[in-house]
Amino acid sequence: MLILDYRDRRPIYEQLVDRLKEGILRGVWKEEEQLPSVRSLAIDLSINPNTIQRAYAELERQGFIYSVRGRGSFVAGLGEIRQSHRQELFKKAKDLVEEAKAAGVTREQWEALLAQAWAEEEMGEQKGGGRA
Amino acid sequence: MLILDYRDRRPIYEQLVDRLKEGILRGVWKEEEQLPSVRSLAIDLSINPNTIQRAYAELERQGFIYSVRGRGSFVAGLGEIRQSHRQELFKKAKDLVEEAKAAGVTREQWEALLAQAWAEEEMGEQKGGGRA
Amino acid sequence: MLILDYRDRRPIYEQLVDRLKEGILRGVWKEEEQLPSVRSLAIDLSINPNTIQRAYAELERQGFIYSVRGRGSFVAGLGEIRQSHRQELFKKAKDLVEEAKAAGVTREQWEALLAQAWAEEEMGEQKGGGRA
Amino acid sequence: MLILDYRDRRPIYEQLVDRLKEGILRGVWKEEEQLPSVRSLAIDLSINPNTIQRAYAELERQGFIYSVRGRGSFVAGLGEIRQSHRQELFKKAKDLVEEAKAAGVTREQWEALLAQAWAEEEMGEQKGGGRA
DNA sequence: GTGGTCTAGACCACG
DNA sequence: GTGGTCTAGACCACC
Repeated sequence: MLILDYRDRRPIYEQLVDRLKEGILRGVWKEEEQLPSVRSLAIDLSINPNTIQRAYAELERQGFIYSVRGRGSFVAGLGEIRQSHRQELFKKAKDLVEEAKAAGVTREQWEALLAQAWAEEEMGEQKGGGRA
Repeated sequence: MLILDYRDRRPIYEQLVDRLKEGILRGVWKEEEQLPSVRSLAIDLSINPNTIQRAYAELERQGFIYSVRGRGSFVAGLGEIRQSHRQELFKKAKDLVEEAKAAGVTREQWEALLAQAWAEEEMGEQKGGGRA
Repeated sequence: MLILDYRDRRPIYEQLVDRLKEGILRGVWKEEEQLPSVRSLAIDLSINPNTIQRAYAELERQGFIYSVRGRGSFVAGLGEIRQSHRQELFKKAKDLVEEAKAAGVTREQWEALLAQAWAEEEMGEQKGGGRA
Repeated sequence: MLILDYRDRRPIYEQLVDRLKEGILRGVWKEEEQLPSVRSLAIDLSINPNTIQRAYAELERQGFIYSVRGRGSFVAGLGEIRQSHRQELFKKAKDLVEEAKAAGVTREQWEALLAQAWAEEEMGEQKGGGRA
């Protein structure tokens, strides 16, 4: 399920965080469900357990999961997760709007741009499926 | 004018590139105007000339400025700059759309989000004027 | 394998970029193969690691290689490389045509010139094999 | 007649050399004709006389002109100039052929490429005239 | 170990 | 004076 791209410039643990967040938001792992253990996942992906550990720690910091010593890691409450993630997206959107305005983009141009971006994403999905 | 954030994880030269791009797009430096010299800016910001050099080199590569050995660095033609910058914005918008979709955001929710982002930006501008 | 010419006016990092591109296009390094590390190559060529770093960064920008922090630098997909390189060649050819025209060379003379250049290259190859 | 491009990355004196060579090869200055003096040309182009001096010195080194102390600079014999320039072009063409072969370009592809380059140059001339 | 960033200080080419 | 390159050596993040 979890695919890593070694050609991606971002560190492995960060890719892992993103994939797991995506999975949780999409419901691949349900609320309160136990995630694979650090060791087993490390073997599965044949990467260093430290890297998994780091990803889990980051997810816990962001409130997506919680870990219980000696028992494992579990998906946190989906309601709160969703909400906090929307806020994150919203912040990014605002940053982008800010940048666009600074560049002199009008509201009309901006909406046209986004409509096109959404449409192209749609097509990309039909072609390739997931991301590169 | 140029403020650097040393607590920011991003490299200094990258922050510098962004600030200068922003300034150019906002018209702080006019077309064909000479930018501060590598050395003087280095002293001004009390950072190494190499770091400025790197930022200027990147800006030149992206077509925002051009540098002439022995004469200085100058702002390039704004028309071309604007166009290439639009493409960059478009790419960022697509990435954000991708992330939103991965998080299960519907098209309606997405548009509501963006409309709100644009509106809040509008208000922020009326209140505070510029930004840091 | 990699020979640098210190009497050449071009910067070392640029020579390095060219040699490495040539090597990749000739298949000296295969697709996805790991290149020598920044540090080891620096020692090998007895030049500063920064200079290697710069060459690798440029190669990455041009899509010939990709580098992963903590893992190393690797040759990118040859298909894409070949295509972008063709475009580069085309640009150079156009520049040469422009120069020839400025010098009053006619189309017939130009084609004769090129035919001869190709033929001589052919012979050089049969004689000497590779090049420096 | 002599137009300099301050946005060009190449040094002024080098641009000057190229423009003068082009002019001589095109017959703008005839064989044995006297070129403008260093001082007058410097004033004309409002650049440093040193720069003109340097360009003339380079042209003399390449055999395009000869200078007589106290009298001025004169265009050399066109026959020899033309021949040496063809050889220079030929060398560049060979280098390009070499690079193309290294990249796996076949003779057919090569000829198609050059035909296209010539054609595009033709069109460019009709549109814009000189160079950027 | 790997790549990436930064500093300090030097030298060069150009005008 | 300007930008551009290179070296030496340091520190960081990542694995």
